[in-house]
Amino acid sequence: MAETDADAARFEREGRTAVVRLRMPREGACRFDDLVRGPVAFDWALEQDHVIQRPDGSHLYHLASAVDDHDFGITHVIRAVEHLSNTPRQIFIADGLGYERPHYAHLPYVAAPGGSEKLSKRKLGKYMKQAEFRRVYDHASAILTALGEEASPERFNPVMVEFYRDVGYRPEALVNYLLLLGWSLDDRTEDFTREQMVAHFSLERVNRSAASFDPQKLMAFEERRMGALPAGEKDEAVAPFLQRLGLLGAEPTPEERARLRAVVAAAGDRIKVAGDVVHYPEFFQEDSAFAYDDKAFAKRLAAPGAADRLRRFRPVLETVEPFQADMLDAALHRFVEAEELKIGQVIHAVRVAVTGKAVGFGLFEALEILGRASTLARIDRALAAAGDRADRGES
RNA sequence: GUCCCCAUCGUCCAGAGGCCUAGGAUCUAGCCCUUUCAAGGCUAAGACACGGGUUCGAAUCCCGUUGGGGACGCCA
Repeated sequence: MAETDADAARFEREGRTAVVRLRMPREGACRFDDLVRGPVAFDWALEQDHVIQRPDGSHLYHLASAVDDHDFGITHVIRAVEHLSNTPRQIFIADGLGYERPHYAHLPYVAAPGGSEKLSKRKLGKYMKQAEFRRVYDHASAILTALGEEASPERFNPVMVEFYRDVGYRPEALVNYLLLLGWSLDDRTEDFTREQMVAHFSLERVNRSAASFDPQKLMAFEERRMGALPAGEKDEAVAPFLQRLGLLGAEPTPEERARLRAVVAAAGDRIKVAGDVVHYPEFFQEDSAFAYDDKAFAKRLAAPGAADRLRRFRPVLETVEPFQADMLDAALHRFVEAEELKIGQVIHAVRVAVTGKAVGFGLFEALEILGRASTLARIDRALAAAGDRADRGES
């Protein structure tokens, strides 16, 4: 800025163009009542003469926002504390233009996991070093990987809402968690519907201190929400993930719907976010197509005697009638008693044979869902594979 | 550097002078249940930053210290 007329003349000769600055008050203070922070005062003397228009004629944020807020009839300006120090100049502009002042509410910023620094998407690397944060990222990343997508931290960042949407967190869980970050109704109410949030929320009860983001607590809200979801809605939430894997038709047939319903019910609370279904593809794949987990196969089927016990148990499965979880359960117990075996000596082999995995939901529910024909076909495939591996000296 | 803000379990909140031997949630640990993995049940551990005031009485009010953070653009 030109300090003297001589400077101004020289600048003009040099072809420099001018900006428009707003002359601010030199003394006194700007006072206003912030809905969350109470009475606030800023000395005018500390304020710069802010630029409000560039040489090209375009206007800057402070002017634009004051005018926009007025034009849009904004009554409450609710934003993060970072903007608190911007308020006096915006008030000055609004007052100067003869606008009615809006109410202001400055919310605390959200702090980084385990810290008090402002949460920033650029500091992901730092947050990743923290075990709990890492766990949430890894869980989501596994889902994305199963979907055949790459989980790059730039795009897939737990600091951004898209992250949670992409892996199937319930929106209401995220909103509920965020609601309680810096606000509470009382000392125990945790779960709110949208209607209750609207009815109870008040800026007066918003905290003045920053709250740090705890991804594990978010997960706790998510689990509760998912657990409370009616079966039909849970199926709907989960379906798109299977469709992306090509395991479910765009317009599921009645049979597909029934299978989906059964798997989701059996998986129960193991499906914490909708995307967790990707861990149960074997129920939607051909008997000859699903994959075996190598470790599980080696431990449960290739181990000495395992295949033999499975072979002896097979006839039992041929005759159980009806082919239902409780009947299967009873049949296995009778079998192990007669053979003087422990239940674990058979059950794990069956699980790996029909699902390919060492872990999963209740085995008898799994068998019922697959049905007799698939169960037997899968056991035969597993026995053949175990034989092959034994022939190749892999047992 | 200049201005400003914040301060209760690891984390998120409750607490607006006596209801506090500080409550809930989450996390952690142990036990129970159990075919795996989850879940569930029970129990436990865990905090008023420090120092001065004010008061019969302070987590709550005041002052200071310490600590943590934010804002300082011809960005939004």
